[in-house]
Amino acid sequence: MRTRFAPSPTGFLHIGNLRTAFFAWLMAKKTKGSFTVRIEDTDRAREVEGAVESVLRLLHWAGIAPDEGVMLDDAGKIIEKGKCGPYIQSKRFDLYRKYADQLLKDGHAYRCFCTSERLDEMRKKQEKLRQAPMYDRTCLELDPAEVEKRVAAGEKHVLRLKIPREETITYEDKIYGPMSFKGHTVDDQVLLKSDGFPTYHLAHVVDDHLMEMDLVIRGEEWLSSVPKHLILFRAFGWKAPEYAHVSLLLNPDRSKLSKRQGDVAAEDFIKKGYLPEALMNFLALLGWNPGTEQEMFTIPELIEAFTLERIHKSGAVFDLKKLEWLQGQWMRKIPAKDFADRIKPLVVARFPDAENDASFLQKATLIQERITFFPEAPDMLGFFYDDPTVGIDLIANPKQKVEAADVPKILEILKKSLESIEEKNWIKDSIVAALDAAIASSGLKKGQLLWVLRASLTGRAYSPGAYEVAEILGKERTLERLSI
RNA sequence: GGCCUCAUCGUCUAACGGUUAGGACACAGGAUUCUCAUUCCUGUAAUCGGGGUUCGAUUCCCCGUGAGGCUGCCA
Repeated sequence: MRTRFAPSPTGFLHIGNLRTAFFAWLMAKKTKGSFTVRIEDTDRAREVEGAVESVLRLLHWAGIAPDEGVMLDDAGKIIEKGKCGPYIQSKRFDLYRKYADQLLKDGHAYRCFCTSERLDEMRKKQEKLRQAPMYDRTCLELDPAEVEKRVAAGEKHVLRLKIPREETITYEDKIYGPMSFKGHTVDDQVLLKSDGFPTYHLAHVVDDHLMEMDLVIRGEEWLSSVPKHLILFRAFGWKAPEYAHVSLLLNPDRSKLSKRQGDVAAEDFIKKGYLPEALMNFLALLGWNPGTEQEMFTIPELIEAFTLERIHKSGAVFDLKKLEWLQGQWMRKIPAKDFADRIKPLVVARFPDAENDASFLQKATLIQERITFFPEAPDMLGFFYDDPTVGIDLIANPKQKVEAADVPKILEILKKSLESIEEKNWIKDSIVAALDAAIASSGLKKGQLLWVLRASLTGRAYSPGAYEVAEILGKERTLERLSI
């Protein structure tokens, strides 16, 4: 199956569009087909510099790079690949003109000379009369000879689609099911703007036909435009693709997901440190479910399980809490070595000593299940590299039954006990054994002793365990930190 | 206003006429534990309202209500 994603380069990639692209990609992969990216840059006024590259980089990051169309090569340069090019609409200008002429010739479209001012007035009047604002077909009544004359004189005009108003257009959406629209409620859409560029509607029909798309997956906002597209396909004598309209993502107040209420740019999630595995897993589960109770999915598992039939019709609220949970789950799944490699540069940036640290992997492992995002790592590991400042208010902790007055005594017991371990035997097992003995002979509670140990070694209210930290710190540094 | 669409715990969702309405996140409590986190157990919590159809409706139909989309020479 051939599917596509067709962003317009007007800014950042909306997270909802990433999800739509993902669904299209999944369908292509599931059917061993191909996923095409086409750039819809027919609105020159809204174009944003660098937007194409950033969208493409995101797709690559997300693991859903295109097979065909506009993509990034190994060097990160924008290229086009495939037999149906060009894949950038501004380069297809002549093509749209050609097909528009055909429509005009066959009587499916007509020229319209109305100015925006007249159209505005017309709409205002219609609104006042509580009518649906629609083009009143003034220019459809024009005498052909007059049309010719005005065209020859170079008068600005657009091309409009002539909707058969008496007809009812029906089709079956892959997600919404049977749909039907009455012709008289559909407006005579502008196909070609006065600058000669096509509107989305013409471009979509021409491109998706020429690019041989089997399935068009796009946002729900296009649902009411389907009749226009179907009429166009028929006017050209082409077979329309199947359509699957995907519901929108929502803010917590159920309005359309917007910038005002949080992050909507896919880029923001990368910046925050989300794993592509977590984000894509989460996105897949918004509005879609596998029909089983599985919550975590790898991309290959998603390809296997995904079906359009199980996509929800209603919009889904974007719930960050669940995304975070998924993020934590995926963080813990990373192989220890990879995890260490990922956080190392971040830790080194704050603590240069980490660069040649032989026990870095061991340290990293201790925090893997304690952090949700990579950037938390330096904080969690800082005490290994810089001696912590430890206050008595941290060590004395009522919950652990440690009184300030007892602290010197407990520190003495700890020191004495740990000093007895030979340097070469400084491993966790010996530390546990020595401390167990100290607990038994001192009559202190395990918590009293270990809280003081851990707090002294780390300077933190929470951290990896006392035994592990002591082991990695080594005998000498452990005793040093107990001596303050 | 018109057209189209949608509606199960706070959130994401399962149940395609018969279930004590299930799971996950979040929340609360507990267990493990030297802290935090992880892990495990338990709990609170939902079928928008009203009519039908049916022996029986979350499920099918109608009417409301609420929400969303479209209504641009934007996509």
